[in-house]
Amino acid sequence: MTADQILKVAQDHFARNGYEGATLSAIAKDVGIKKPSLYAHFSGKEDIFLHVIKKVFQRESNLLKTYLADIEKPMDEHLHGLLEQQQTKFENSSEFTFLLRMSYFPPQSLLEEVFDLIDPFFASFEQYLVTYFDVMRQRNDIKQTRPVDAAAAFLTLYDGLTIELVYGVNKQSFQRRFTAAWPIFLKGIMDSRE
Amino acid sequence: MTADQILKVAQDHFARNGYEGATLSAIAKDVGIKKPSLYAHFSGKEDIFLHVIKKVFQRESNLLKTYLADIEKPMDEHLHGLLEQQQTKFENSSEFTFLLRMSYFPPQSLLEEVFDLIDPFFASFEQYLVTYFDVMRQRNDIKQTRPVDAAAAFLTLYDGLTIELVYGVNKQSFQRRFTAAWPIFLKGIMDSRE
DNA sequence: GTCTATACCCGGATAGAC
DNA sequence: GTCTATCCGGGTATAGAC
Repeated sequence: MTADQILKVAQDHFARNGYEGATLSAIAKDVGIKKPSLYAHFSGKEDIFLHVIKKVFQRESNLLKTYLADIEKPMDEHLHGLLEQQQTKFENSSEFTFLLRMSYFPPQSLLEEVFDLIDPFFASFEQYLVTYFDVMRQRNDIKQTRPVDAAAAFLTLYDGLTIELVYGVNKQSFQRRFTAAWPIFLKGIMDSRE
Repeated sequence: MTADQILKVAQDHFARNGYEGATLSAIAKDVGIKKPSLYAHFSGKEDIFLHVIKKVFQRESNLLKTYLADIEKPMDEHLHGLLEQQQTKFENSSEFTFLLRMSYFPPQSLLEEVFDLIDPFFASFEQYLVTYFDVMRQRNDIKQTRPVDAAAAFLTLYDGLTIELVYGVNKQSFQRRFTAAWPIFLKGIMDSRE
């Protein structure tokens, strides 16, 4: 189907050149059609973009859900792994690069729409985390910290590290922050009382 | 001087409409000249934007420097205040809103250039923090955590909270994360050992 | 219903007269 | 330094062939 082909090619262009940098002419050319033909399948550039980013968010949300459903591994290791894999994915998956780039540098003409996607995404993420920390608390891996607070704090750490991934000049900058912040977070979560 | 007037008007337009949303015609009109006359003062839209953002970063950097030079107040209170004022500034200062908006959603055509401004900004910020934590350690407000790690962790918290400010759906979302993450950070920084 | 051709609009940029 | 006139290139819209 041509529509799928368009989305695939478009995702690639958006990932490499950003929203504004991607031109409909170039996308059409790669698909093997002319620019106006795109309008037979989508109502315009925004429409194409929103279709692409929607799918990508959906896939990422599922990945997180699956990851956090695993409660076998020790909490420390498991959460550490979640943050660590951010870097791996950032370096190896162009889809993930696209996701981050469009999350943190969304096209300004589509701020509202992108927010409407990000909002439920993080809401689910937080929900998975609360559920996860609930189990961890029952298991006594955390004691005093409430699951909702642990989740909120973890998300803050997650955001802070991820933004460094996108902004960081070199790969070491993420590692430096991760190495510094992780033990502090862990220590804080294990016995902070309010 | 006309050039200064242009920058002033432009900052306003960028803050309200974003980079792409701001048009040279509108800026020129507000200044009281015609569009091509702008080119007598600046080489183009990018040039205008970069002049504006440069000044804004410079001012913000100075504010941070001054704030962190004060070592009289208790560390806890002082750092808490630094994070807290992010929200206040975000709500009340259009210049700060501009700063955050352009830091976290920079024009995609200018990613490189904006990065080149942000990089030294955060480098200085980190340096002020290291110096600050050095004093705090001598004063025994922190014990085991190395100043460089405390600084990196604080910056991660700072970023994680700030991004929530920009993205957060409502004002409560920042407060929720702040309330959850702050005691965890504080506890972690006060007695984490490596 | 999918494509091509073509025209329109608008924003950034440039040339050249004054 | 400011203007008028003009160019260029991107997204958008429509007419019409097949």
